[in-house]
Amino acid sequence: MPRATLPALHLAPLPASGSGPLYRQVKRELQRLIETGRYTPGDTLPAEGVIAEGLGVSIGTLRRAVDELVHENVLVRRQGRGTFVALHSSDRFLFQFFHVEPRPDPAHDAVPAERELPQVECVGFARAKSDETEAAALRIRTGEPVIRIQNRLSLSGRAVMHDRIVLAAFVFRGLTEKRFRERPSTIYRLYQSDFGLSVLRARERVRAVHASTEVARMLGVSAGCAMLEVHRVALSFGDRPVEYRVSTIHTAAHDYVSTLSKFER
Amino acid sequence: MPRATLPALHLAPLPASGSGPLYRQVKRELQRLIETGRYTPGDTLPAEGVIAEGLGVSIGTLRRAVDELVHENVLVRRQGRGTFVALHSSDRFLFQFFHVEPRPDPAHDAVPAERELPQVECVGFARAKSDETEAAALRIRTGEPVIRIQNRLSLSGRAVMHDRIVLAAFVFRGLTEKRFRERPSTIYRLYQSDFGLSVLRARERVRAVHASTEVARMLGVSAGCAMLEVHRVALSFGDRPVEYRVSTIHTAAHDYVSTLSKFER
DNA sequence: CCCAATTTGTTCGTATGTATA
DNA sequence: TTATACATACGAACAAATTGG
Repeated sequence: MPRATLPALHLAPLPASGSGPLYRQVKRELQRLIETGRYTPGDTLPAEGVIAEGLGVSIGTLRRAVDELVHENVLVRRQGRGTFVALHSSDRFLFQFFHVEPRPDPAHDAVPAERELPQVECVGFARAKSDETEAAALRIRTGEPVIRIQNRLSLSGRAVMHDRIVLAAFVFRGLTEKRFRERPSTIYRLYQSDFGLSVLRARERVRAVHASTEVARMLGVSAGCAMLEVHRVALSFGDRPVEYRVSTIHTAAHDYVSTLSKFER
Repeated sequence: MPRATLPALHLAPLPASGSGPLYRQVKRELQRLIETGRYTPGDTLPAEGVIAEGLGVSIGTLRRAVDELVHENVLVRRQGRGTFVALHSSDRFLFQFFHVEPRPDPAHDAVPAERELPQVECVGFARAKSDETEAAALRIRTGEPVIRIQNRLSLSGRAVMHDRIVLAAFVFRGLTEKRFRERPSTIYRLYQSDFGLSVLRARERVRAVHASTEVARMLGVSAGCAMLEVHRVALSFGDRPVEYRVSTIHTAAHDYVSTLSKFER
């Protein structure tokens, strides 16, 4: 049976605007096709040979462009199946953005330790006008409507973290507290499935603060306790901001683990 | 003139132990040659064609192996010159491990902001026996001799950070306070030039603490102030631990900036 | 269960471009 | 200028995974 794939080509022989190495031009062209919605998350791309021919480049050149997009989590390749626009629903991706884990016993350094998924409990859902900080993060105008969500996260049954999520209301039109609470999977999966927004990467800034009375009460810590505060802007294709999130973390028995200096092993 | 390159080959046609794709075997072989000191930081590798022939693989296969090592900061390629074992002395690398920057004004989000180099002042240098945590981090036995160094770091003339560096004494044999203070360049550059140790990457764990009276006094903040504490193990080739460092950061006007979710733009 | 078609993964070789000394 | 090195591009052949018949 022929593949269930979109009619494949508006693949002009490549925009004349091209500059730099050919494989970069191809990469930009693929990015453009994704960012403009020509291919959306979950879609199967045409086979390599087809794309290469459609763009008028060799298969090796196309593969190099795809290599880079795979490395940036934009595309996913599966041998024997095809190349897909990334969905980010796998377990691997749950930890792409969840950086908190129990503090290991200093004695056994080598132990990698099984990472645990947090239990999320929604403790607030409200609509409001954005303040200046939120607006700057989401690149909207100050005062534009936003949705503010508060969650309490637990690991091994102990509350360790409070999240305050801010979303542009016009982007998440139709999102209700009920829909949010009853999502079948993760929050970023909800963005994906219900609003077509893929979170590809995030910018995070970390600082230390004293627990507010409100957060202290919610997490069961004493007011004024030293807490970690993580400010995250989640980005989609073309670096479009999707979510602004402020996480407050109780680091008595847990750490924020920085990514391993750019690459993994 | 012929290249100033080491006699080039003990490059057996590849260890029979090989498994997996050929380019991975080549990569492991190159890693082995570096980790065993066959090639040391700053060395020029033989030309691609020479290595490829020596290992009995095509030049494309060799390039793929080198590609990955370049991506992991182990090798550096320069068109027209050659491929080198990484030295990490360039300005770019100063920020590979320095994650603190001024908190931006929320108003201008877009501004990238020039990153500033910290001014480092040594405020302590002592020899001691390692405690359990230090020993685990450096993978030595508890009680083995270590060197403990304390630095105060300033940005724009304001003290914002305190570092406590722990080094295995037998690795840094001959390191004196004078030599440390009078190093011509950065600390990691000193490890490199005087002890042959390249810091390639680091593991970091971040938590919030209250300022100790000692650190509070040194940074001019009130005792009990919420501070960021970063525990870093710096790693060299083969994931060998080189340094254990605990940084205490005053985040009133600065942030710890996490790497951009694995890759850059 | 196996076979055939499809698709990505790996390896090879060659030719040409560009930067450097 | 010339020689050398890495960078880019192309194409071919085969391996490995997947799917459907």
